[in-house]
Amino acid sequence: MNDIKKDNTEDKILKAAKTIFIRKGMDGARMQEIADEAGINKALLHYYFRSKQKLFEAIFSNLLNQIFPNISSILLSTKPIEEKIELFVENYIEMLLQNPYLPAFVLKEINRDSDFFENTFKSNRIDLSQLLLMFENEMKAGNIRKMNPRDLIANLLAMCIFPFAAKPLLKLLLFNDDHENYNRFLEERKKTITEFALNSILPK
Amino acid sequence: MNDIKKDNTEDKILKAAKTIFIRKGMDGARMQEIADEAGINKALLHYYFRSKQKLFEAIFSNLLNQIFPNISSILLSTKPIEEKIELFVENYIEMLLQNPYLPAFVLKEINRDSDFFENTFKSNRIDLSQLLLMFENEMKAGNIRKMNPRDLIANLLAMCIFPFAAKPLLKLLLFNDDHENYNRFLEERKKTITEFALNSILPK
DNA sequence: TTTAAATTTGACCATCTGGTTAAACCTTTT
DNA sequence: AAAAGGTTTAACCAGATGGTCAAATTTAAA
Repeated sequence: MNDIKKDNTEDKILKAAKTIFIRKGMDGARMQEIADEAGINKALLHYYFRSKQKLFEAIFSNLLNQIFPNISSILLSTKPIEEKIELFVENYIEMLLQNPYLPAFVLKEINRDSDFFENTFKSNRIDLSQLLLMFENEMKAGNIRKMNPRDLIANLLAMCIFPFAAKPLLKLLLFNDDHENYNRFLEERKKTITEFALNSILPK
Repeated sequence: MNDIKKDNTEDKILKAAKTIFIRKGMDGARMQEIADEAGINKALLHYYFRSKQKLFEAIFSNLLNQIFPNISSILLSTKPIEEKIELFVENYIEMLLQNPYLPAFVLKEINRDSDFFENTFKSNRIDLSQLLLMFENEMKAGNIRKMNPRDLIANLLAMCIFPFAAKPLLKLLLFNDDHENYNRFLEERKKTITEFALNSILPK
């Protein structure tokens, strides 16, 4: 009975702030713009959240917590490695298709204020050591060729995320600015990234 | 005798602006900061370049022109495909090691004002069609397996650029924030990216 | 040397923006 | 119904910032 009060101003603010912050970033977003998006007075933002910084922290921290756990769970399942990677890539690309602004936003913000990012990140206790271990075990078992597992993680993330973060550039370079074509390309990458990676890491 | 006049204020401004813009981005950079970096009065910036926008355009346009041509030239040489890819990756990573702020800066700016980016980009006439053709020919000749050459280009760029653009994140995730270790990782990727890609695309 | 033109500067302006405050309004309690 | 507490608003403020301008200074031309 606390969730569905009436219009719940706080939630309206959070939703509006998320929209605006992701689209414009911390620097580019205006408090007035967020207020307009939420359909409220600007002073109300400061009533519920003390400052722009605090409001941003709420959004950003929540976002980090939301993204990472879902991802590693797939890779830590007991399925065969081919399937784990296939499912991971499919899920990740699908999530990015639903949140196309996310990559550029996150990259922008982690580079803007590294200290702030490190703090919010560390306090959210995200940990990839299990993931590294899993890949090492797959290598020992001879299921995939030996390599630095960090390279494998970096490559998978890179191939998934980069085409979204660099969309304006790649769309122009590879598809002459054809929006439809580029989105189809992104959709197809669920398959092509998996192929590319498995071709590289599966023993011959 | 036009290049080495005296201190050449215009060059000092361009150099300072490049430094500040790449580090802070268009939004984050202050004209005063650029003036300080150049060791001149703020009004002089407006004397040489009419506005912040114009100054930024000069920097950004020049940067785009500088980056792309060097890159495709290697891939368009007549060397065998393994060597072309190896040299490309080595050169690209080396360039990024020399300009570590570049990836985050470019990604930020192409997503900030897409229209402006498209215009400056189109007027610089950068064209990848030869590159696509080259890869298609290598496939037809059976030197590499058949795939969409756009995926190959996207994957190569992604694997090279992403670890620089996402440095604060990956450094924390993969190396517990150890700067030295992460830089070694980046350096080693000259080899590991090449391996990863060739393993995937060379016929078995 | 004098004059004209180009360059450089300090002071200033208009605007934008995050944030504050006192008053108005609504909801709940007594 | 009246008091109290929580919510919302309009008006306002201080600082930052891109940009302008007239005057001063330096350089080049006559």
